Amino acid sequence: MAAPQPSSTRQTMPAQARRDQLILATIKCIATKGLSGTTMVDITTEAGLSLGIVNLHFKSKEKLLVDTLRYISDEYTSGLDKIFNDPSKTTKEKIITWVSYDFSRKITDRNKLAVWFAFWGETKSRPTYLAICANYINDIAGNLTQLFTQLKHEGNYEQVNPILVCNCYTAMADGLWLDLLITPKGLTPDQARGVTMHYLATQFPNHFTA
Amino acid sequence: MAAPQPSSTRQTMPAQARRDQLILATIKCIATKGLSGTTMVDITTEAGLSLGIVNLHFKSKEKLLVDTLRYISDEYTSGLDKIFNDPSKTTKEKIITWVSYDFSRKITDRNKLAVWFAFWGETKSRPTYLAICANYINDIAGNLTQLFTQLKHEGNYEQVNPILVCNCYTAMADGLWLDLLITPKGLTPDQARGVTMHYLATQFPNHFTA
DNA sequence: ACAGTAAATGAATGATCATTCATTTACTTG
DNA sequence: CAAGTAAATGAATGATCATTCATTTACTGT
Repeated sequence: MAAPQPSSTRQTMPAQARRDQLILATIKCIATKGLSGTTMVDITTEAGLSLGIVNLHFKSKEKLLVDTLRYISDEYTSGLDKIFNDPSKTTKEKIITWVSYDFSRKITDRNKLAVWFAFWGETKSRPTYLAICANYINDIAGNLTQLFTQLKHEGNYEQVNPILVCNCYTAMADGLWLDLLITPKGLTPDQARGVTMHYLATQFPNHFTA
Repeated sequence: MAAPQPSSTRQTMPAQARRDQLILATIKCIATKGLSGTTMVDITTEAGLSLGIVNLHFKSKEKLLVDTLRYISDEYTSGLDKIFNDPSKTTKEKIITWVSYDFSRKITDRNKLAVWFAFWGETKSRPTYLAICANYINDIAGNLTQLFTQLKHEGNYEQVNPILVCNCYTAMADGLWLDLLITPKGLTPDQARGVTMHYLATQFPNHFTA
């Protein structure tokens, strides 16, 4: 992870780069030792830095954890926004790209999945975590519902309920991510993508195939 | 929670009752303080007992946590087994009962959902948790796939892929539970049940309706 | 009612860990 | 290159917490 200088001298870096370095180290630690099991020593060792560095760049461990959650949350939503706002794509293409993105390497990276679920598991007792998660959930639900609404009208799918389809897709994606995290010997990311496409084909049979 | 005697005298109880009492207290603590935030003092105070009692009935905090996971896991699977093995029900009835069970009060209790996700969030770093979860997942996947296979043949649904439907249903249920945990102002348990029925209706239209 | 046994208690212990800050090292500017 | 500033270090500190176990209390059988 962000290999330290091979030379013995220590190096100063721009604050933002150090922050990212520490967040990446935190992701790796949460994945390998769990949220409750990662210590400041773990994180700073993983980053190849000294113990005091976290309190220099973040104010506390808790703030580093919150920023780590925000980091993966922003990374995910910014990727989706790019797809959603791409004027060169049709509605159908946006949905297909969205699904492919959801099950791409970048998103189904088990280290990141572990971070997602680690924080989700604590949301009930942590209003700060909950706020970040709820925010991102509303964002994507709005965009996805809009895409399904467009496709409904474009394809004359009178019987389709876009909100229902959005709820269904979102739940499936979350559940499949859990599956990819917990039973990596089970479904592959591409098979998981196939499961969601199978569902979308039931709703928009003229646009998608299982 | 298991109200202590109103009198001032302390009471001895059968070991199994004490164990259950402590497990229930643990569930409540994990829901309110998170897995990483619950301490031995929290648990024993919640149970109305003394600090030393956990190491008397379980050997350590970790063993109590593992037994708590096992407790909710066994509770869930034993409920499903009862449905699956009920000879008085048709295949269709078993599936409907299964779905209703999945979104019943007992299962969608947010305290228990919080416990599920708390442990799921740590499975990657905790082989013990993973083993318990993986075990229960295989159990229910087998039974559910069998039900879908039966219904496929009973209803001549030639095009249905029971394994795919099982994966899809299971993922949806997991995702909907997450939704019930994180955004309790969003879907109600009954609406969540409706989402899954909507999906099942796409696969077995002569047996289920959205 | 009286040992004897099992259950329960909670103060004391020791380990773990986040945080602090005096010191060291690296960069910048004139 | 020298003086000043910013970044980084890590030993020391103090707080939190799981665990222990000597003591107390309740139950059981005779």
